[in-house]
Amino acid sequence: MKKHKEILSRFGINKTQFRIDLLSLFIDCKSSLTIHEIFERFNKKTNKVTIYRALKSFEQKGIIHQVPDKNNLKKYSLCNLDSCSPDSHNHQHGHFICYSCDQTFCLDDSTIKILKTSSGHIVKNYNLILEGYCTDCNSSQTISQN
Amino acid sequence: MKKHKEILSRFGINKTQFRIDLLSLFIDCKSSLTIHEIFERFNKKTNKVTIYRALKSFEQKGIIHQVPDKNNLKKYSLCNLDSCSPDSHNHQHGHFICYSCDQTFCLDDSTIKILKTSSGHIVKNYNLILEGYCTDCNSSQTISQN
DNA sequence: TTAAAAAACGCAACACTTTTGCGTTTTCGT
DNA sequence: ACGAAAACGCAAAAGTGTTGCGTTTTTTAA
Repeated sequence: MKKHKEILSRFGINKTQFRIDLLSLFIDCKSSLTIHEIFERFNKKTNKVTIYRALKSFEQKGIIHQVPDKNNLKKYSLCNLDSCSPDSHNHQHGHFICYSCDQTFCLDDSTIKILKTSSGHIVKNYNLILEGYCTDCNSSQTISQN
Repeated sequence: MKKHKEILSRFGINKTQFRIDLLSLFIDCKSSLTIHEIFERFNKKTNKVTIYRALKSFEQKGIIHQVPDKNNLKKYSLCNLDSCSPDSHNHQHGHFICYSCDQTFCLDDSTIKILKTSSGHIVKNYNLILEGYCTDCNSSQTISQN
C-alpha cells in the first residue's frame, strides 16, 4: 500500500517488504500484538530476530509503543502517527485487557480522565490499564455475569 | 522482628530466616523490588530459585503483588496486609514509575479516580501507571524543568 | 520432646524470551 | 549504477523464570 510506504519514509525506516507488511499488520489490527502473535501472522516464516529488530526500530522511530500485558510479555501498539515521532512520544491513553480473549485494546483518550495525582510527583505520562471483558467476549457469554 | 514472624504465620508461610528477612525488606522498602534487586540486597548469597519461590508464595498468600515496570520486568510491592489475604487481593490502585530512579511507587487509592470508561467493555479491575519524576528525583534536579 | 509430615532449600538442568556478532542481501542517496 | 547504510538470516549467547530431586528446616501433633 502506497500510504504505508510513505509512513515508513516519513519515520526514516527502509521500506523492506517485511517492514511494510509489519506496518500494515499494526494498522489493520485494532488491538496490540506480542512478538509471538506477529510471528504467527507471518506464518513463522520470518526470523524472530528480524521481528525483534523491526519492533525495536519502529519503537525508536515512534511508530509503535509498548503496552503492558497481563503476563508481563512485551506487547506493541500503533502510535498516533500524527503526534508521535522519534523525538516525542504521546501515550497518554488507556488500555483495556480482556480476561477472556487476552487481547489488549487501546482506549480513546476522551474516555478517561485523571482527576488528581499523588502530590509531589511530576506526571509526564500516564497509562491506564482496565481489565475485564471486552465487547465481543461479553456479548458471547452474557450468561455468567457476576 | 516479632511482628514480622507474626505476619508470616497469619498468612500461612513457614518462618525461615530468609523469608523473615525478605518480608522485612519489603516492609522497610517504600517502593517495589525486582528479583535482581532482592538478590543484590542479600549480597547474592541466596539462591535465585529460592527467591523466585518465596516471591511466588508471598504473592499467592497475599503478602505482595506484582507491579508494572518500565521494562516489563516483574516487580513486587507489599500489599496492604490488612485488606489482602490468599482469598482476596485488593490492588485497585495506581503506580507511579520514576523516569529518573526507575522505582515504582504505589499510589494512594484516593488520589485517582476513573471518570468514564470506554463503553462496551466490562471493567473488573484497573491499573493506573503514572510516569514522571518522583518527589526525591524532582527535588534534586529542579533546574531542568520542561 | 520427639517423630512424621509438610514446607523450604540448594543445585543442576531446562524452557523461553530477547540480544549480539557476523557475513550476506536489500535499500537508499547521489 | 555504485558505494554507504540499513535490514536480513543464522548461530550463539545472555537474561529471565521454572522444574525435578535429594537434603534440610519447620511445623504439627502425639
